[in-house]
Amino acid sequence: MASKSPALVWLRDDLRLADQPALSAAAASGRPVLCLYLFDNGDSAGRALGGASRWWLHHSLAALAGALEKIGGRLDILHAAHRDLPAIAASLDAAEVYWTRRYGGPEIACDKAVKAALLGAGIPVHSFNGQLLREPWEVTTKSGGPMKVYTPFWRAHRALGPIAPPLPAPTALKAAPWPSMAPTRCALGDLGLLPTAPDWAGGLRECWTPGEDGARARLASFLGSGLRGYADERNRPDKPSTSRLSPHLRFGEISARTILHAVAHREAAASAIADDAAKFLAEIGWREFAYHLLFHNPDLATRNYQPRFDAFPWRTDAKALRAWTIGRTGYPIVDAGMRELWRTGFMHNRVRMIVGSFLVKHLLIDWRAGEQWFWDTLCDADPANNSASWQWVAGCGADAAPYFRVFNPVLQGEKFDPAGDYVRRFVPELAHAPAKFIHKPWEAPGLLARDYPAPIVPHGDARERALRAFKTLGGAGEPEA
DNA sequence: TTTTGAGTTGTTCGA
DNA sequence: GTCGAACAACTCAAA
Repeated sequence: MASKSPALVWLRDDLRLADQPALSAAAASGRPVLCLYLFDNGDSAGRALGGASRWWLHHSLAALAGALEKIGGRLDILHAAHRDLPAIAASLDAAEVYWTRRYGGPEIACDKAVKAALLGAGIPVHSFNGQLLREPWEVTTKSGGPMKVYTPFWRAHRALGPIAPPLPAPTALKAAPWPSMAPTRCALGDLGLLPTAPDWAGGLRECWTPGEDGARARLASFLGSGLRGYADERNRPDKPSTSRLSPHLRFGEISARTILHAVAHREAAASAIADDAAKFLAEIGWREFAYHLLFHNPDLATRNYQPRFDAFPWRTDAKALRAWTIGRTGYPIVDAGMRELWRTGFMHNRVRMIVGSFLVKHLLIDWRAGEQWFWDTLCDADPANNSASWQWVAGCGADAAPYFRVFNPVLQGEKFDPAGDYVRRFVPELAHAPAKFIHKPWEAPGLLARDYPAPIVPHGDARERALRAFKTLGGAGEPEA
């Protein structure tokens, strides 16, 4: 009997084998399987991938290719537009197509069009939720509308009942041959995802192991030593107290469901960490909320969630923006965060709030400039979390910070990096500053290193200016003209 | 329909 | 040093 037509698994942001419903379903179909990644540099998402994301993607794809080979599968890569998937599927003689759903506006539109074309060509499509605990539309108010406040959202989310346990990874795949008539495949290296001149990825290589194995190792390490005490220590950038799973989640190297069940299992064995587990899972809840907001607001990355912010008097200040991006604002906690970002492709969550507040409130620079910088430099930048968090910091988002909340970078530094270890790690100019002055070196005459800048804006003046500017917006309930 | 309680992450001031 | 109040009223979500 002639060999069966293959099942095509179209991989996107779900680069894993375990708890991979699309892959598992394809494997269970009894057909030979083709695992296909189409590289379009973010075109189908309406936005080019950032540099750090490109670096991560390269290594994630390499890891996935290796993992697939171990079970008899193969990863095939094409440099092609996502909208060409129907033609590609036809050239591969695919009998069915499987994929994991995605939730950005352009992605949904793309997948809808692709699905319609495939169905039109008689090729069935099977799509799955592999990315979130629940679909963004499942959580609604009693009257059926989208939620706009985090706490009721997460309460309602949990009230929908238990989350199904994760699926095991397939143990064996039968890879279909690549037909000679199909488009020519692309070697991973030919995608040009790695930086060359210069190679700025040294810090990333030191910090991260992209791929499913790296994700599982990170989770195991967090469950072993980070989860206990998480509720208290998660705000301390000087300590290794957070999970650092976000880039792995971004590329779907591990599922939220896997994390949820692993934490619950650990909690069952040690009830003393119930508070820690709840706090940590609430962060997973924020991710769910961000995707909920994105689904209901497709232009979350570019449009103020609260329209009254459209009138906000943002400043244009290229010099200040540059000082912020390179970590030379003169505020040590801000500069340490921005340099951590540049060097490692990551920033501690507490510090993200501090640098975000600084850009938006001290410098009065549009949050979208910060969002774009994070998009380019964060390994974990995704269309939901990055946008929702920036809007939250700026005060224009859902359930946002009140306008009068202006982080004082000195107090924040002293509170959350009390010995200054975090600052010293990333700001070598201050390596020998005493703890008493590490967050305000300008107060120690003679100490201020000749190569560390004075504050680009005085905190008190900047705070007053921000309060005045934000007050011009008036109440949210201002009737429309 | 109206009412009611609640709402991630802070700072400053004055007692 | 520590504490409570003020900051500004708003919207959300459910009863």
